[in-house]
Amino acid sequence: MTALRSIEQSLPISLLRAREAVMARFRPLITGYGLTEQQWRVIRALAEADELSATQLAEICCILHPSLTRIFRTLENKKLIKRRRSRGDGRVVSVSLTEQGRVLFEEIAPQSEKLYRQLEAELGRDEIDRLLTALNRLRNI
Amino acid sequence: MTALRSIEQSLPISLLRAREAVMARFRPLITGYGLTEQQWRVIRALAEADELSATQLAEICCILHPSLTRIFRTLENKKLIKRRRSRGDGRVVSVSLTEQGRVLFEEIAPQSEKLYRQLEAELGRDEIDRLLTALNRLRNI
DNA sequence: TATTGTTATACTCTATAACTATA
DNA sequence: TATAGTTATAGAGTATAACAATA
Repeated sequence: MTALRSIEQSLPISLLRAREAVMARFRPLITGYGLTEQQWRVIRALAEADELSATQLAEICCILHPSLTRIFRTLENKKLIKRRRSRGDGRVVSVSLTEQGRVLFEEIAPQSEKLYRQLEAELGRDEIDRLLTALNRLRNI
Repeated sequence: MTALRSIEQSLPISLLRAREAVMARFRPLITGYGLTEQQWRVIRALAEADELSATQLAEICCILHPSLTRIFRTLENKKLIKRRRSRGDGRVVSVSLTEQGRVLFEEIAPQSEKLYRQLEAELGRDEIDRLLTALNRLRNI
């Protein structure tokens, strides 16, 4: 008898539920600015790295290439990002924030950070650090 | 200056990536049986609880009501679940697995459990237990 | 009146394959 | 030939509001 473990003990489902609980706090902020979660991940990655290729963004943001292409188009229409061909390799698209995109990021970031701080206050900094370490280890299995 | 923490330190993104890494192992099994992740969560919850209302399933599986209604229809067409009105409360729909649904679950479950065991062997049972505890705590914040 | 579930609607993402351009 | 990105296409989930039936 090899019964499946209970849902409480399922890693994928526990990860999903935990993420939902956390996102319930951040989602209103993001959607309030007319952004989807995925679009915000892209903006945030670009704010941190200045310039990334589509392949790098797909890896960092956990978004498939065709979805990314559409997100690029949407964010480009909103004038939040810009695309250009890489000088070194003509196949590569180099994506970066526009000035307007940077301004939007700077407006949202401190509010997001405030929500993180509240979370830390409730769960404890150590608990969150341990969790992040475990999650990043899991990511590289 | 309240700069946003790095992506590596972002709980929502770390949760997402960790989940992706884990699901990369389980997804082929589930899709190989023509099921989506969400459909499998519903089947699995029903296998564990025998009978659940739509509201209970929405809570357990992290799926919104309108999505659930469509999933019910799909799984009903495949004759994997059955719906009936609750005797006690006529508003409530009581969902359960059909015999065929149970058979499918019993076929997938041991293969899923085998993948879990591989994960445990790589990460360590204690590490996973600690992670599950932390995730379930996070869920209830 | 409140609750349970369904329907309607619009949007977005997922996933796979095929295609274009460049290396 | 291989790689980077786009396009095409089908399918599914997300999210909100409105609705029907029941309590």
